[in-house]
Amino acid sequence: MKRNTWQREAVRDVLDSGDAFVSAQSLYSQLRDAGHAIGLATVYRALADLAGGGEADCLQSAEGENLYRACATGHHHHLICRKCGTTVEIKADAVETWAKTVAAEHGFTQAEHVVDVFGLCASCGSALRSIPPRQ
Amino acid sequence: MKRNTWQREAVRDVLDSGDAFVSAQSLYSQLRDAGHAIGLATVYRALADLAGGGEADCLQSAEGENLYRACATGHHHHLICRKCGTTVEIKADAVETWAKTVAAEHGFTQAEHVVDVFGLCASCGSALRSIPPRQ
DNA sequence: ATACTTATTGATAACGAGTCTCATTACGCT
DNA sequence: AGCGTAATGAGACTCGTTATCAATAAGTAT
Repeated sequence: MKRNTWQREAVRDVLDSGDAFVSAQSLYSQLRDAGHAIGLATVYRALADLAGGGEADCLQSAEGENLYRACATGHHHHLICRKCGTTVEIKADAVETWAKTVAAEHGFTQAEHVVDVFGLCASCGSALRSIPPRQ
Repeated sequence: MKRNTWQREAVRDVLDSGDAFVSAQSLYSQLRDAGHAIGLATVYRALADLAGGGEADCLQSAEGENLYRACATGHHHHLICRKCGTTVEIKADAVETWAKTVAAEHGFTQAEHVVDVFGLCASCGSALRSIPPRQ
């Protein structure tokens, strides 16, 4: 039987309180700093449960860290600020059908897809107006 | 000054000889098994160089491992078999413009995007015909 | 061909994210 | 309140990757 503990609630609360992707480690630090004596393993377990239950989205940062974010709605994609992590959910039916089509054209079945757009959000972008884009 | 060593060549050769994404670790094993006394660190360095120089593509597996694959052409995406790793390169101008548009609509600048499609290739798919799809 | 400079190598230590273990705790039911 | 057991948490552990640094060898000059 699934039980409700204050630890799970705490993790859920942190996720719900922000619209940016957070790593398990940083979420753990936040809770610790806030005075909650939660364990790291518990944070990982809670996040995995939330992601598995569809209450959170999970994506990998460029550094290979798993990042989580609250989300109740169905399948969608993300537009993520690579500076502050702020995220906008995107519905893109065109991309869904494109992915399915392109897979079928090459004989692939059971297609899933990873589609995320990274950039600088309006505020982070304007803060860097004088600095030339990297690369 | 950049120097040419047999180690770098060996790594490049392995990449060029296959059309599937490979991990640094497995590439290292392959070379070792083939009798080349190469060091693991060197493999990582060579792969990072190739990826940085545009000679290889890099993506992260679901387990967080970095996978590499030879590629000379410009920007493109991948259709990857999640069983055998076989990969097809995809050009998708529609997705490029979509990503740029969606970013602009939300005030995002310097947009990059991650677009990959995973599935089962024709041969892996037919091998599993009797087994129901997972999930 | 020989000497020399320094980029590259490689064994190994270090690091970091994430998982596993297992004794302890505490949720939810009766 | 009492009980069964899911959940917790400290720490050991795994594993991919990076850093260290002395030894090696590629490319150039002599």
